[in-house]
Formats: sequence, structure tokens, C-alpha cells
Amino acid sequence: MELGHMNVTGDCKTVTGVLSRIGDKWSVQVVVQLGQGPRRFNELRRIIGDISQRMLTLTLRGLERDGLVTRTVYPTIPPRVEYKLTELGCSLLMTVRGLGDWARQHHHEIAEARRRYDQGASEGEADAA
Amino acid sequence: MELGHMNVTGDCKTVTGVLSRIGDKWSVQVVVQLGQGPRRFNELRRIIGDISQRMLTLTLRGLERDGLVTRTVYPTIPPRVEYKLTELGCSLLMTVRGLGDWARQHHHEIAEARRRYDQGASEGEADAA
DNA sequence: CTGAATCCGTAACGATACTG
DNA sequence: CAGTATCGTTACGGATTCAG
Repeated sequence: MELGHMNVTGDCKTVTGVLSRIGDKWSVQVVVQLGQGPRRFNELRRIIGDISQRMLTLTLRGLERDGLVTRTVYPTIPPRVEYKLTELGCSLLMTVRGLGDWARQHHHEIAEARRRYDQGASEGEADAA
Repeated sequence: MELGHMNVTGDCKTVTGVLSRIGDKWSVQVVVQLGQGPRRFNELRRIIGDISQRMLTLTLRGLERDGLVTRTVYPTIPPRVEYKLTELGCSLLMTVRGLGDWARQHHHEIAEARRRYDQGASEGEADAA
């Protein structure tokens, strides 16, 4: 089964770059939540739950920097800041959903493979086929 | 454009888990290269180029643990070890290619957005216009 | 050739305190 | 409410060395 339909070397580096960007601990969660509609800072914080304010700030900034999210400040008192997915962010969301589909379809297989691997490792190699 | 066709909260955590797995610095590159066909250890090392021996080992182990790659040892002298994508690994490769498509289509936009963002930030303190 | 083990620097992350 | 600053801990990754 060969799939050499394009430049693999150049391809993988681009993909790696994207994954370096969204492969961190929080970016995807933020993007997915923002896919539900615009959200405020503490609203996101509450929904995601585990994230620290620092990481939410950093994540949002990174997303904003890459043009995936817009940040709108309403100069009211108290201040109100709304984050929203851009067109680019929406298109990423689509792709991420594809990955989500794969994850949901196969995470059991992964879990099982992992369990078997760990089990075999702890048993040593006394066992043969 | 709303896309609330599924449980978003549960979804994003699963995706995050997968991204935590393949979102590291090397896994995708290895998977993509293995998509070209089975490869030996130092063969991968040479093709990828930048990767250290340690990281290649760790990456391969992780991939093997998750059932994405098989490791076959030929007890010859010198020893020969071949790595190969499993069915699961192949299916992941497909999904990753989707991400690669997105990356190739939009990495210019990202780069530009990033440049604009950084430029605007540096102009903040000093008035340029 | 393949890979494990060790040491070390850096970057990522989290908790807390403070500002506008 | 939204965000910054600082600090400490941990995880990641690279170079080197040793072993089968």
C-alpha cells in the first residue's frame, strides 16, 4: 500500500509545524470550545476547568497571533473581552474534527495496544508464541 | 455557521489526548516516513536527519506501544530491526494527511498573521507613523 | 547496527500574588 | 473581569557513553 502522491519530506515538516502549534496542551480545547460560538475569558476558563489563567492567556495569545482567533475588547466597566474563531480558525476546526473522528474510532484500540504492551514488558520475555 | 453535531466537551478531550500522543516533535515525521514503506532504525535516522538517536528510540517505542508501529527483529549479525506501520498506523496517516493538506493550504496565512501580529506589538511602545 | 543509560540545559506548565 | 509577573517544578530533548 504505497501512498507516495506527494513530496513526503516537505509535507511532514509542514505538518509538524502545525502540530507544534496546536499540539500543545490547550489550543485544541480552546478552538473546539470557541467553535460553539464566541466566549469570554473566564467563560472559557470555567468551561475547560483544568486550565490555569496563565495558560489560557498564553494559549489565546498564540491563537490570536496565528490569526486563528480574534480578540475584541469592550471598554466597559468591568472590562469585557470576547474571543471568536476567525475563518481560518473555523477551517482548522473542521480538520481537527477529522482527527477527533479518528480518535473516537480508535482510542479503544490504542488503549488496548498500550495495555498489552505494558503487560508484556512487565512479564519479561519468558513467553513465546 | 454552527457545528454542534456532537458532544463537544468529550470530543475535545479525546482529541487532546491523541494530539498529546502525536503532537510531539517527531512522531508525525516518523509515521509519515514509515508511510513510504518499512524502514530500519538508522535508515529513519538518516532520512529525518535532525533527530537524535535517543529521540528516535523513544518515538518508536511510543508508537509501538500504541499499536501504531510494529517492530521486527531479525536475529542476524549485525542485528537488523525493521519498523512498519500497522493498519492503525496507516489509518492515522490518512488523517494526518488531512491535517497536512490544511497546513499546506493555510501556512502562508498563518505566517502573515503572525508577522502582522509581531509587527503591531513592536510598534506599540513607540509611535512609528 | 541497535539501543539502553546518564547527564544536563531549556522550555512548558502550574500556583500564587498583584495590577488596571 | 481580564491580564501580567514571578517563581518553582516537571517534562522534553540533545549529547555522550556504554552494551548486546
